[in-house]
Amino acid sequence: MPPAGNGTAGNGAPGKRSRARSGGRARDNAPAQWRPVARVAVDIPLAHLDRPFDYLVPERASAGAVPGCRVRVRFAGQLADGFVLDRADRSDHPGRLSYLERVVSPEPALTPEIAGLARAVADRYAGTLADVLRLAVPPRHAGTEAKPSPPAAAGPDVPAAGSWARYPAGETFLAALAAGRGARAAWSALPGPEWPAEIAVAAAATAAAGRGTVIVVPDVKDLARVDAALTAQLGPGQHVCLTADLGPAERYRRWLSVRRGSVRISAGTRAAMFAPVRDLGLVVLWDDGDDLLAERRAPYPHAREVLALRAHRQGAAALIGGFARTTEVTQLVAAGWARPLAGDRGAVRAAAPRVRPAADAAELARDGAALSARLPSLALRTARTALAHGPVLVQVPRRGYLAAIACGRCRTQARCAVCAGQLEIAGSRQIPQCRWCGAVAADWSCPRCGFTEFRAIVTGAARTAEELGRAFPSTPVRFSGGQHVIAEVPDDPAVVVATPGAEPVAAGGYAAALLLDGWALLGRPSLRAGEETLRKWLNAAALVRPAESVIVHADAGLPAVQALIRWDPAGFAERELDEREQLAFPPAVRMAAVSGPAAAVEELLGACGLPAAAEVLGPIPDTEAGPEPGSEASDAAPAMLIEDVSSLPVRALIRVPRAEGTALAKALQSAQATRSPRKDHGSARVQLDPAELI
DNA sequence: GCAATGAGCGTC
DNA sequence: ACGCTCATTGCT
Repeated sequence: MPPAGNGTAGNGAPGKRSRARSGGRARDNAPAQWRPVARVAVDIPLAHLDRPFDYLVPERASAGAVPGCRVRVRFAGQLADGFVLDRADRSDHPGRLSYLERVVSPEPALTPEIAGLARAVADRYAGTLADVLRLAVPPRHAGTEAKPSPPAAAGPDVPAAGSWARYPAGETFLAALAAGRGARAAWSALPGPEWPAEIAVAAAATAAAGRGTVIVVPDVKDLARVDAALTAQLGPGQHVCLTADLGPAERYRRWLSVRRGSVRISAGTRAAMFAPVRDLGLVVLWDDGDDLLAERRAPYPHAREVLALRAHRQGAAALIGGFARTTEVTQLVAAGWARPLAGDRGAVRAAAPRVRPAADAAELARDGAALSARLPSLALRTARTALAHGPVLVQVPRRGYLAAIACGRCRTQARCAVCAGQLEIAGSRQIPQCRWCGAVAADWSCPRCGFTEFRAIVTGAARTAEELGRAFPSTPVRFSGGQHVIAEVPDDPAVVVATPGAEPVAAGGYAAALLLDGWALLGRPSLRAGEETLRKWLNAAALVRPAESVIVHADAGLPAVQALIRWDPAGFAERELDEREQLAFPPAVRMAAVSGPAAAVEELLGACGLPAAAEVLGPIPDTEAGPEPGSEASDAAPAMLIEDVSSLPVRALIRVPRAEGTALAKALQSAQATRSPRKDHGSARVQLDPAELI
């Protein structure tokens, strides 16, 4: 029971000093009659200041200082932005409280759900609340805020199942949504163009239960399809699309209409994972393996993790997946958090294309040269036949994935002696190999100048497009990738060359697809190479009409190729997760990366009370962080050398069993907090569940 | 004896 | 981070 009167807020009875400092007349600064203390999340990016601070609310600002509103406060003498988290009768702070400098606006921009979520995300990723709030709440736009948002429309009727009927558990899942139950699905979408409509039906079923939906997709191309499907399912005005490329006013207008509850369905790219949808009933994440879903700003939260956290905290349903299946979602299934939602074999057979490999390890080993004549012709013959009745998709790895080679002297591009395809250095081998037929060119010499040394050049999709143009002179060749992404192509015959993720949708499906240079994708030195390659293949192959041909240019014996042929993404992911368990790699374990100058990394690791089971790998020199200094250090003075070494960028990995993940994050978070006031050795960056490990 | 310069701590 | 505090030092 707090004592009555204005002096109840800690020792915060306003002294003459604070009255004078706040600038107003003394009368203006009487503390509010009702709950005179505001708990404020101040926008200070320092780990050791990551907690609420109490301020006195002036009586005149009391009505506006609602929980969630933006305020300006004086902090350490400086003006800082903040959000009011709460109003309270009194403070535990033993010192004198300052007044709020200003209530920026009474709009409760930070909802209780998002405030709690942001705290949980910060804790999960060993980051600060301020960093997460900057990702979660868009900048204010005063003019937009002044305008009212339109009233909410009534919820729609329970929708028909539509193409969800193809999934044995589809109707059950929709019924759970319509009943407001928090069903959580690991979705293996059937190949084809139906997935946006399926998301729209799920959102409509959730809306029928009077609850809202957050939908996150990797890029604007996917978002356009979901947008169209939502409009088709629910009519206009029932949803908004949130993307980074809207102007500040439009972005804030749409975001406000979600926050104010006048729109119940929010679809968007990564940042929309924090959309403050009212009465959250469903979170949807499409293609959760796409690396665009990992936030690039501290504390680097991943949309899958944030949405799963939201669903969990709100008792909402979840629909997470795509054509591919990630090991992370497989982990959620293994943990019993989500249930698989997939078509049965018959439905898969009816929807999937026919996948054939264009290379076979045994054949390659037996006679590379003989095979070489057949291989390009299989791909080209398939394309030629298919072009008679529609467009053909050609997927080519992005520029930079392939290191093609040219003569070291005259720069003539090196070509295969057998089939004249481009030679490249694939994977870690230093022997040039043909991109088309795989023949090894051990004794290469330049056909123009006879030089026997070669140099690497970068090649990619644009060059392939040129070459295909020559192979099909009467057919239009279109290119999608990089800065020129095409969303959709018509049903007319065309060769459509695209980089992974930039494949246009064909209006009536592709007549065939060629997945080129598979070994370049599979040979990448990454833990995820197999999983990631299969995901890219499945996403391209899913655009092909049922039962039409997909030619994959990789060794048929590889598990990823087999999984594509059998259209079994979940089986592949399960085996992959088993392997990660054997090797103690994520997501079977939790990992954190600590990087920065060697001394800072050492100090952080030393200050960190790691869980007993934690295993520190490294630190090792961090190649990502920048070029190594010159190697002529032998002349340098010893003292200089030591200085250099301690400031060299390094990276350490910390591995713990999954059950210790929370303890790991907590340990790193508090180590940052004790270290952050001093920065004598520079600062170390902490990243939990880093996207790239190797 | 105390003013100028610097590490350390708290920030409501 | 920033500013305020106290300590140390150097000089009147």
